Amino acid sequence: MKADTLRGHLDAMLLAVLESEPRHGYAIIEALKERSGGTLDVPTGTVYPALRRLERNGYLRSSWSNVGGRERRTYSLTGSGTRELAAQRGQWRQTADTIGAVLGTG
Amino acid sequence: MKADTLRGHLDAMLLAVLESEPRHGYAIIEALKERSGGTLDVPTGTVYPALRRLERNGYLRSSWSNVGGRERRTYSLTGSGTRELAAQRGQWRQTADTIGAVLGTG
DNA sequence: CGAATACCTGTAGCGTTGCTACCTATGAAG
DNA sequence: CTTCATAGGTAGCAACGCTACAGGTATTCG
Repeated sequence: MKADTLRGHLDAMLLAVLESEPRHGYAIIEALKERSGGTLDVPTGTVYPALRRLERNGYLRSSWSNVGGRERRTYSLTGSGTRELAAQRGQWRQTADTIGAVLGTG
Repeated sequence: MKADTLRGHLDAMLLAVLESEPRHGYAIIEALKERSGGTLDVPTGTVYPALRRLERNGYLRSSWSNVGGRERRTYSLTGSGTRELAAQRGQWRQTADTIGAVLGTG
């Protein structure tokens, strides 16, 4: 996967991964890898700042927990985050349609 | 269409629009509008610099012409540009699949 | 026991790129 | 003579994903 192709859609993916259950950063990266069939390997330097951003915007809420001597910050969706996810899904669909139409599905 | 959603895919769209025939900048904007069913209205401040960038990278070639007293710079695909378009189409397909998979098509 | 690997979180700084805002100019229509 | 469609362009900004770096614990393997 080439760099930057996710531009503007990473937030949606992060929210989507947290929809079913709360997860910590590392687990989120793993989940993205799994859901994408291995093609997605988003670096920590991308994910952690993005999560903080989403929390700052009120879409996520986080709490620390200690699991087996390791510190984890677990994120979960807020109500606002759930709504945002729905909105972003819609936007993605429109974007995909539009770009697809212009590129010509062939 | 929200700002920046095209990030990283505009180049592909510009190349795609020039695939069938050479066009000048203004006509390219019109073509994008038409192909997208009216949803795309890319500002000139986005398109003109992008075209120059693509030319600098060797994907496009341009020439001036005077039509009805108006100066036009007409762009056409180079061989390299055609190959690039094919590559970008493939990348788009993969990106769309991946994001779709993560978001869960529902 | 020591080393490597997985697990886990983060920051600093960079480069790309689409956007807004602005400027110039001609031809046609009203 | 003003307004609109046509046509091209620049300057500067903000957002964001990336690389590179930094620090730490637990497990596994030789």
